[in-house]
Amino acid sequence: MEPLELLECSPPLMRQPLDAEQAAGVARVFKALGDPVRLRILSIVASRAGGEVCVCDITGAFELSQPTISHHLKVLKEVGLLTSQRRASWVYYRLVPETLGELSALLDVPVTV
Amino acid sequence: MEPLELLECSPPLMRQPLDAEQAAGVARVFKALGDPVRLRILSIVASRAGGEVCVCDITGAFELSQPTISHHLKVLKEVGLLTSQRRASWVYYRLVPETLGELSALLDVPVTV
DNA sequence: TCCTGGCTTTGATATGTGTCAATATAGAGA
DNA sequence: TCTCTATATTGACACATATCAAAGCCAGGA
Repeated sequence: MEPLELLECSPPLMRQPLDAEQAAGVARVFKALGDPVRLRILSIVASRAGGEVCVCDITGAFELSQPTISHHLKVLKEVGLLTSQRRASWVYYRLVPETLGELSALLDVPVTV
Repeated sequence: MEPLELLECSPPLMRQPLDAEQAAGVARVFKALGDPVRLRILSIVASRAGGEVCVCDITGAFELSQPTISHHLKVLKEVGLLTSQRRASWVYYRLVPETLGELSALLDVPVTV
């Protein structure tokens, strides 16, 4: 599964209707965000000072099995929201702010139409 | 199902980890966005000049049954992304820009950490 | 080389969801 | 009242997914 090709130059939703292909790409990422556990994982990584969290830090924050957390991390990684890096015995996860930024821009609709 | 209580004053993801309740509320909306058909419906409504679309306009844009479109509209309405209004025989849907704005703010993470 | 700890993958299962056909409802007009 | 058109709801089904237990993999240390 490829690391995701979002919209080249994120046109906000208002510009013009998304075609099927664009919608499919964006929907993958939103679907990944559509789970409470994954949202919390993402916010844990995002709010961590160093920008980096090891899996054990995340596992400790939930009452879920470690394989379940691993599964969610994989989903977030596959859609390009996180990256991972192994150092010694530990695996560290980081945000991909560009992906979040594109989604944010996509949803950035002026309140006063 | 209530029309959604998003975060009172949307703290971006970076500020601090979301608690379980916050995450559940936000995840509902992202889950609604996590379907290609719903994303396209939303972009059709958003990009329409008058800001208003009747169901027949949407149905015509897809090769899906009318009940399926109706189902997706209901989902988008339940999470507070759309509102509807009946006039004569037709039902018109509109964006709720505030909801989109909150999500956008939530994902608005600075690219340079 | 063998253990041990950290993480991932696999397999199984229960629950959720996107879709359609059929049916229901609501309003307009005859 | 009856009919017709536009939309919503219901029921059923195939497929996706969140979760766990068990097994596998990888790196360090003894």
